[in-house]
Amino acid sequence: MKLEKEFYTRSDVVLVSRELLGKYLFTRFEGRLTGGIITETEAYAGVTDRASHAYGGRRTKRTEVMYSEGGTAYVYLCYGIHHLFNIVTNKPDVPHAVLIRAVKPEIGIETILERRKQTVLHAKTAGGPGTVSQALGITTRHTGVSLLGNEIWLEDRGVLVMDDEITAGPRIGVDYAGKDARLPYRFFVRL
DNA sequence: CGAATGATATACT
DNA sequence: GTATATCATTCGA
Repeated sequence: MKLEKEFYTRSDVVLVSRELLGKYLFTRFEGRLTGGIITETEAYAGVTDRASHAYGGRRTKRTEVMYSEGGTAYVYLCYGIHHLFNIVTNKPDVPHAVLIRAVKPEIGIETILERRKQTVLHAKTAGGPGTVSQALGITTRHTGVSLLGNEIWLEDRGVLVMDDEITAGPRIGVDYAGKDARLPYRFFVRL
């Protein structure tokens, strides 16, 4: 079943981040359905988190969408090449978000491989935040899209992830964030 | 290991 | 308005 607004609007972004493991992420663009199981996430705790774009309450045209209500997509371009897909959580004006770092493709494999310019599925097909977006066809055009609509959404298909299957650790690529870089806000599960 | 690549934020004129 | 530094990364050698 599709995840409802109440899943996203809860106040603990770290908890939401952890619970996203094992959920399915789907996109449907131009009639092509693609999706897979989320296997890796990172939490970005808004104003108190130096690694977040919204640290200290910074509010710009780009980060504006992070101040939306939970259940909104935040997509932005990183390193000039990669589209990174995030899920906004919490209430309006609280700029929390979860970065989807890795997905295991399951639905629409052919479309995914075509987008990734690959012929066979391998570990790197959607094994990083940039490749996840590319595999599912997400670009910065989709920033601000509601996850309750029919373009991008999440589903719980009853996959149960045990606590002891989850590994928490420091986030990737945020060395500039000082001590916040070492917070255990990254979660992943081996499947 | 290192180059690629462009939007964005910030600091200027 | 223009300039420049900076990135929540990936891929190929």
